[in-house]
Amino acid sequence: MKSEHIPKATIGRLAVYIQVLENLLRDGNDVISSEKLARACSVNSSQIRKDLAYFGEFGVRGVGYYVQELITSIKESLGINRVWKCALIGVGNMGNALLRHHDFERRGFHICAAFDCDPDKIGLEFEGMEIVCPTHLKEQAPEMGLEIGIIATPPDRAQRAANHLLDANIKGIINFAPSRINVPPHIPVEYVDFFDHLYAVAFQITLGNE
Amino acid sequence: MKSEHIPKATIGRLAVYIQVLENLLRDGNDVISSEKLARACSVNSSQIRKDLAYFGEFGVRGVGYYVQELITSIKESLGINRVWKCALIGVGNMGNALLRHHDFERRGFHICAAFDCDPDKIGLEFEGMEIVCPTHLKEQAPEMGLEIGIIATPPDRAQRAANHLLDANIKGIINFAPSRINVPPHIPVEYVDFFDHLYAVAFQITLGNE
DNA sequence: TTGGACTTGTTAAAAATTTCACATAGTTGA
DNA sequence: TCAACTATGTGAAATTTTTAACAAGTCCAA
Repeated sequence: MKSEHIPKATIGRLAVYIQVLENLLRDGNDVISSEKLARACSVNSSQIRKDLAYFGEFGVRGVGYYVQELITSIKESLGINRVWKCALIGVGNMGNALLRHHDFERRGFHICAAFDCDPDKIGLEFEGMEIVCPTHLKEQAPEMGLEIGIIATPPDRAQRAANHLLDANIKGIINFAPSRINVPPHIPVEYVDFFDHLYAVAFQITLGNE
Repeated sequence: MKSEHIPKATIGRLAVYIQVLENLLRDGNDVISSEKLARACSVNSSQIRKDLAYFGEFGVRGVGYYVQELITSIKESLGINRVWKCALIGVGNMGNALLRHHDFERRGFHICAAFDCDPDKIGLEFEGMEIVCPTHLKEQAPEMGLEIGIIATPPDRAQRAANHLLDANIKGIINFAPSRINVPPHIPVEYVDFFDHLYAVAFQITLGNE
């Protein structure tokens, strides 16, 4: 099939498939059918086949999918079969937690540089990295090959951080700050706020009680 | 309108509206039109009106929405105009970070108890809370009025944690562990993995380069 | 080598969500 | 009080996404 437009929801599900497939692999499953994978992911099996069809043909009719192979194929499709170098802006509570979060390495997102405009923080060493003023982004980003910016500032500083990132020609942004930012349309931005999920659970519980 | 089924996407957007509205309020905006709010949220203005219509009529024709009032109405609609008591299971890297994350309080989710099955951790005090063995959940949950379970264990322990929570009659679950869990259909579960968003950005950058 | 049991990839149908368009209602100024 | 504006709430249309159905490919046993 190899289509042009791919639903956002599909990307989200592919991430789920990877997760489940990796657990299946660890449990010693080498081959799996879309039907079984579907049950494990709580989705429809057609959905899985359709999602995969956007990117190519990865299965074998009558057999199913080879788990390791499928993981690799999905990662290639998403562009996560390589390391992405990231710049962190804002080394407060959230920024700290992100720097300490070792899964970044494991999952192929390498936080190579940390920026903060607080004079008390500039110069401090953190996880083997020196905290630098964001004004240095423009010179450091091309030098270090930074591609993704991670914003973890207070909300009222997020736009300024975004501007620094844009100025440094960063290619995409993850915003952990609870505010929206304006960027040119060709720059992908994703907003992360796990309270969204807490809200969703609270809402469903509330609904169920009526 | 006051409809029965509400799209999941609507709930996600309501969370965005709250965020943007709170920033608008801080900047001194008392009234806002769906058109302007839409621009600030990067969505369609009909979408906003439709999303709100699921829950009631909150605006004034010819005027717009009173910001503070709308925030309150949305929070009521979502059931987050009150405090939810939460139990954390798994005090590793992620669990630690969550306990330290003070936004939980501010946003109305109070982590009242922390559980971990590691004997080295049991008994330790953490942020004014003693870490307890998950077997105590069943007795403590009703005592303390715990309603939401937060799983932050390694992936292979997530199901066991879920079982403890279910056994303790918890009403909903947030799973930070990178694995799926099985729960009865009436128990809402949300999975949190912010690498989903990193994947989405990586994907969009990759796509744009082709 | 053939037939039966499986499972994919894909087309077509169904369902859900988003957007449009406008009647309805409130506000302001003359 | 009326006319001109503004902006909501909502039914209908358009679009998108999901699900179902099935033809085609694979495997295995007889």
